[in-house]
Amino acid sequence: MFQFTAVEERAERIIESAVALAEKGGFEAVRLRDVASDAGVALGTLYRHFHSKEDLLVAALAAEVTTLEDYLSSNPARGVNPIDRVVSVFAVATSGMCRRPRLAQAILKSVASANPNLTEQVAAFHGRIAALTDTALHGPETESNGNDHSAEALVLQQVWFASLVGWAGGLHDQEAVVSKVRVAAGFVLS
Amino acid sequence: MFQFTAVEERAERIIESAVALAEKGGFEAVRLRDVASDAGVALGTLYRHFHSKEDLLVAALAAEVTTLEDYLSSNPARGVNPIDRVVSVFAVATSGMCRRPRLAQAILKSVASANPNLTEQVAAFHGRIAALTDTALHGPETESNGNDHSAEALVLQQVWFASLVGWAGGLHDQEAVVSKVRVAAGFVLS
DNA sequence: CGGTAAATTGAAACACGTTACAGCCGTAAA
DNA sequence: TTTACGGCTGTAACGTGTTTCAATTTACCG
Repeated sequence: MFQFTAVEERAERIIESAVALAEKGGFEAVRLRDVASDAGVALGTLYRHFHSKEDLLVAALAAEVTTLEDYLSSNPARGVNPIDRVVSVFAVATSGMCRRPRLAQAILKSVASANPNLTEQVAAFHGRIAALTDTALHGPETESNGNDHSAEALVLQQVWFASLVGWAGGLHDQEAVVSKVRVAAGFVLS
Repeated sequence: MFQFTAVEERAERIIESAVALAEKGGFEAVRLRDVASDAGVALGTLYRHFHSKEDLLVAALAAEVTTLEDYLSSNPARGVNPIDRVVSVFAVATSGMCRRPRLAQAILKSVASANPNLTEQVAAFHGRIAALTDTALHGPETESNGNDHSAEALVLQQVWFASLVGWAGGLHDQEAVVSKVRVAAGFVLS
């Protein structure tokens, strides 16, 4: 019988174990032997579901984005000003990342690892963030099924991503991430 | 006697060997045992000069930025339009990276690795790029010795960096990197 | 020249991502 | 029930980043 759950229960347990380890010790603490044993799974099984450590952490990111989408769907950005709305979306997303700094560092390192095997998942991540941004800008009625996002959304997303990577590398703090997005939003939405 | 060369001759040979290996096979091909033997140096010596593989590749980036600075100093961006000037600077920088894709991938992975030991060097890199951008925008007379760069320059730099990381990950091609910077420049310099 | 401190060497060892594989188990078909 | 098959387990092995260290070389000072 087919399983119609989004991800198999086993894969989900693996992701949860990886997240728990990453929260405590970041990228290096996610030792795949530990992940497997914490999830009650053999190492070979982990590698059957995820091609690499980075693949696993990017899958964890996908789960995080889902909860972000759910939150924003229940609590859409308020405000008459598009700038306020879009900045508040990025503020929520940033706060979600910075709440668990070590997990965020591990995930960002994986996303930015330039691994060609992750292109599809990384593109999907960017697409989902751009969709959230477009919703904040133009409202949910502008349904874009594909990857046609507004130039404004793409620019803001790039600024946000680069700032997050900078934050993960210790260049600046969480507040600066949101501040940089706000500055960019001021330029883009004039 | 003190050596007043920017980097010691030994360290320079190590960087050159790492660059040669990275050009051929990217990040994974930079096996530090190979780097050391190619440079005619023991592994311990390599680790005396560079704390990690990423540290070494970020040092290679610093050398690349120096040649970019030299080029732009001899060939400053022409054009009466600030947008044209700043886009051409990023086009030159992008082309310099994309000319050796595997080296660029290795370097970008290192820069984006969120390693707290590299904060200083990564900040220096961003500062030098921002300085080049500001020179293209406002001319070389605006000498900013410190890290006070225009908000426009910082936004464009973030867009450029995020696009480069996307290019390294296979999300889009070299032309798209410059295109994204051009779009952002249109927004920022209105 | 002799002496001292720092740098270098060569090699061993460790940790962890990753791969490979032999045996087991559960399911489904016959 | 028997058979076949696909996933899971446990474990061993390999490669490479990183650390460590004793012995050696180099550079410099008196």
